[in-house]
Amino acid sequence: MAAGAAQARSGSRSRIQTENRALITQAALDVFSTDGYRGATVDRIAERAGMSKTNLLYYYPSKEDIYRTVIEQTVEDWLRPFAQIDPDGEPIEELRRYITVKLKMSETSPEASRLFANEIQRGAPLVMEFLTTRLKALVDEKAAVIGTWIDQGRLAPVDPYHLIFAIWATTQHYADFEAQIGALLGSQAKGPGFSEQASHAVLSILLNGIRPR
Amino acid sequence: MAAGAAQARSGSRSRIQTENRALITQAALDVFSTDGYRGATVDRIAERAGMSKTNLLYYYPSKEDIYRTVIEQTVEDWLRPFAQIDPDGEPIEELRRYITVKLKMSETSPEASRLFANEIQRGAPLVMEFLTTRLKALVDEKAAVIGTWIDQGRLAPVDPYHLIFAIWATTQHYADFEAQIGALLGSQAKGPGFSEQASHAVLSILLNGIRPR
DNA sequence: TCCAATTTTGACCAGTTAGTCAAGAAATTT
DNA sequence: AAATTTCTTGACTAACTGGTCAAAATTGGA
Repeated sequence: MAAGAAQARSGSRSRIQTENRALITQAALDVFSTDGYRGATVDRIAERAGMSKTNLLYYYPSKEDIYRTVIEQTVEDWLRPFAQIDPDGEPIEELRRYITVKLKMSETSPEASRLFANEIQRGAPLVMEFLTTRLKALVDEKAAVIGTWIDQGRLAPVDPYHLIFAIWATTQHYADFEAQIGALLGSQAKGPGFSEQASHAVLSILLNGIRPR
Repeated sequence: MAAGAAQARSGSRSRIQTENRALITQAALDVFSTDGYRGATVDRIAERAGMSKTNLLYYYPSKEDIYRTVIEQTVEDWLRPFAQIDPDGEPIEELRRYITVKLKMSETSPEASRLFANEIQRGAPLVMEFLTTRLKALVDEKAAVIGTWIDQGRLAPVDPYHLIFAIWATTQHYADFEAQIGALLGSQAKGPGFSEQASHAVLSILLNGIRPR
């Protein structure tokens, strides 16, 4: 019996399947994140994955299919630390931890951040449903948590939604605008202590603000 | 005498020239900002500008030429308010004004913001030189100003460069991630009071932080 | 009005791209 | 080792893309 194209939906994955799918998604992440969906070419992804385009299309039947896979993976990774914000934790400590994790993610996988940013900038054609359902539910939930913290006087009174946006914005900026930051800071941005420096500054600004105390 | 293609570099511009060039750059801004450089097609830009592709290419001889024009214009607009930060002004007031202007820009021309973001995310192939020369000089200058303010105790002690990044990140987020914000806030994000609400929240977070006082 | 310059267009071309197909190579099972 | 399944590839196609060209339509000044 001829197995469906690369065991499409079946759970069983051979060693080769697993390896090649990983190679492809990694390559796709690189290419999509710099060239965008339309700008990326299947040929280029295949080349970077070290195989022929035909072979790549054996594993993922279409360009959109690869993109979908990669972006879904990205979204999952992106969501996890946000979901872990603990309503029973110390507010400042919880947010400090979340900000730190997000900054770390921007440092270790800027491509994923850029891929997501790109998708949103295009009007989120693929993840719009995710945004309005799962993400919205989660954001509403966490915004309520932040609201409670504010009511308890454990956090300054700011709109919880905009606070979430501010955290996302500042942390992802280091991935999405990496080229600009590198150009403006020169060698400093590549040095070893940079991420600690950035982390310290971002935390200081978001937690304490810039008004002198 | 046959005039060079659409008076290429000559200063003289007929009424038709002026009108059509404006139509083209506006259309190009829309298309480039959503589809990216490679994803955008000359045909699509022409269609949106309401003319044939051939005619568009009469005014701008190549796709790259249009892109260059649009992005240079964008960069100029983007730089102006930053350059206006006054070393002799009241620090908090100066930064408040700058943040407010940038938020307004995100609201009135989100396409320009997305176009620039897109260019940077691609590794800034076209504006890299601008970043490392003119922009770097200006940022160094303003960072020094902020440093002085901090030394005078008129601003909390934060790294000036990262402060600038934080301001850029938070303000542009409202343009670049418009789709996400709309999806998460629903009707609220389209309402009339929204930009004031966003502005208030961003200013509150950046100026005062989220730690309760 | 008449004429030259400007503006606009359809037909066309060469290069690129996503995806197909049939056949060969490699791995796995029997 | 033979048979079968899985994996890989080169050759190909149809659609699309950036750009050219020559000719037609329009504009504006004399």
